[in-house]
Amino acid sequence: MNRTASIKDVANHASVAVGTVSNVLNYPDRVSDRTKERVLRAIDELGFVRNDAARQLRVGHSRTIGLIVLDVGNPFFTSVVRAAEDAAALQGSAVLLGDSGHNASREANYVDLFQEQRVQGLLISPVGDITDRLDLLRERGIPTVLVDRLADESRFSSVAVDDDAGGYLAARHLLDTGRRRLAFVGGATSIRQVADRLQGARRAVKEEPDATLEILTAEGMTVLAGRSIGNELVERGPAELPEGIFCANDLLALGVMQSLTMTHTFRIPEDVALIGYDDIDFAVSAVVPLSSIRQPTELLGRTAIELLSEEVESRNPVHRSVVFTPELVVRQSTAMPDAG
Amino acid sequence: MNRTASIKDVANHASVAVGTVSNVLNYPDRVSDRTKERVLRAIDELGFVRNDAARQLRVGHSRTIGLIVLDVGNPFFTSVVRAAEDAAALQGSAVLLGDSGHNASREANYVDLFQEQRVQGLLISPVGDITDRLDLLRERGIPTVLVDRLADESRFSSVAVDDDAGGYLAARHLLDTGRRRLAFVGGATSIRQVADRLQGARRAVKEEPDATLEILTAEGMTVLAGRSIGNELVERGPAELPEGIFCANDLLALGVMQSLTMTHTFRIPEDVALIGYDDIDFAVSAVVPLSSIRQPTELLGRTAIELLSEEVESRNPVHRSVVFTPELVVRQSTAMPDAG
DNA sequence: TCGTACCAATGAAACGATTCAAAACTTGGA
DNA sequence: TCCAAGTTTTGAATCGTTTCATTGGTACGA
Repeated sequence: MNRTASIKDVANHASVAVGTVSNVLNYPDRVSDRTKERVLRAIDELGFVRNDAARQLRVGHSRTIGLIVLDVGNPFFTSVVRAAEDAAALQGSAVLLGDSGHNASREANYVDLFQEQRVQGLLISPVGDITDRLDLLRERGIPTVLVDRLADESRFSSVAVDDDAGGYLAARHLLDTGRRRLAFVGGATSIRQVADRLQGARRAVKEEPDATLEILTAEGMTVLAGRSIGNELVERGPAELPEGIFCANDLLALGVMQSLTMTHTFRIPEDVALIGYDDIDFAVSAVVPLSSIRQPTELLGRTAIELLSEEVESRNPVHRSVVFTPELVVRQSTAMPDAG
Repeated sequence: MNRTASIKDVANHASVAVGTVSNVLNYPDRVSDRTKERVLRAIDELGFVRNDAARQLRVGHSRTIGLIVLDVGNPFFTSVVRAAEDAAALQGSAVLLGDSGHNASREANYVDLFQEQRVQGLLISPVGDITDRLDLLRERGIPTVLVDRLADESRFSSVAVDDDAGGYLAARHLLDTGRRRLAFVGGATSIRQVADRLQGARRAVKEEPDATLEILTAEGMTVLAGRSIGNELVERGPAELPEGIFCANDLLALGVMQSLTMTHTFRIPEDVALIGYDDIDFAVSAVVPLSSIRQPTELLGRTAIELLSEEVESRNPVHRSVVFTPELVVRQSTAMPDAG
């Protein structure tokens, strides 16, 4: 066999018209059982596979959805991607994945590519401000939903997680378990997530008159940065040590934990409680299992697809912004110190 | 503007023939500067974006490559994917990514999808044995390259990493740094990778008459599994403790490290040397930075694309199997014990 | 026997690009 | 001025679907 079989070949082979073959594929009810069977056999014998390009050309749009994330290596996005793929599959669409790697020009390339492909819609976690570009896209019939970024509802739908609420949750938990002198460990507050989580933590601390919050700024959001903050803490006397530490992500928290446990000067959670953010896989298998704030990534991905479908289906769409509240995951690192 | 502009609209707007617009897009040299400029302006003014489905229908194949991996969450695959995307972009192709999640039916769905899309070729890390299916694909003009799996060269090209060599490298390194009583910690040997790495380690140990290799089987390949193996080791007396431990992956090694450092009975690397496999991000930031075996994932992805291109271009392709040798990454966890 | 519904099957037109033989220009030399 | 050779431009044909107005059949009641 040389060329791949077309619908016309199938029609000949089954002695029916091409329209009939198309009906078997798309509207099986319109076709009598006898001919349906014949057509299906022909399809099987010729190994026919529908040419999606031709289909798409005719119907005007594809069955794919473009998804551009900042970093596929980041477990947060990996999880969002997977949920989006599953949700899309349920409604018969496939997801084209693009990784911008925090790079605006890679991002632009993917937007171009997806536009050439005439994707049904676009899910994007934008690098910079490309909302103008996205407005243009929508005018040309490609709606967009922003992921992990709040949007002006007059322009776009979006899904995001409430980092302020997450920060509040973490600090409130430390307070609820009896800690009063708290510390926040984060990277630069120019990172929106860091600023929001800190703001939430502050809000919780303000609720307790006798509670304090010290702010420690790490160089980056890595294990190593956390470790060096941890080392600084160890060098203080026990009286100076905070009773509860909230780190802006789990990597920082794991670094702090390494310092504290390695030196064996302080015990977690008896002397210091420690809580992170993101609930990465490693949190549960840390030396002292790490309490953390879990972001509802599956929900994020699923909802993003839903919002996009709404926009695809209605032609004068109402944009919606959905904000999810993260969830507290309590583990040993913040266990209540034994009474007495 | 209602409908998205077609090449015909551009032609009208610039007062040229459709063929000329197409030439501007695909063979700019054939067009005079004056008309080229006019056409480009028209494209700009109308916001024209080429419809890839129409192009593809006409030329008969797409500019995309399908890539199906076992698990996008796994850093090994994430890295391969990224390298493949970059390599594909360089040659003007885009990668469609599918995540089979070790599930044969999801895998089959993606194969179907990619076949409908008429991808140029397929890169796949197969779940089960679908080589028969892939033979069919090739007959229909879609060549396949297997990733991370050796293939019968008479049927497919493939890229893989030599796990036996990696195991040898790890064990040899422990021997070279003076350790003699070695232990291998792995999951079930039914996992090919575990079996191969063990085999390589055995090969190295046989080279030293006075060296021994003890085999410890963990329940899974996780941090927790490693920790419980570590706890068993700690309970032994110091005389029974191996001098060097090779874990079949970094997660196991990190677990073992937790047990050993937590109890403070033994020191790494002075009392026990420890080496893992995969060189995940966490290896470098472990309490004691972990030596490991790094797999050349970027090379794997890039080469997979190259082999695929070869198959796409030549019509009676010679299949090639490329096997890469992994690389030893030495860190503190296997440092030479201070002389004396 | 005819007319009316209803259901199935037909096949030409359309989607938007690329291709390529043919037509229309240029240019330069005689 | 004309011709030849080279360069640009043209536009009809084509790719493989889906769509839909039309045709062909069948069943039933009058």
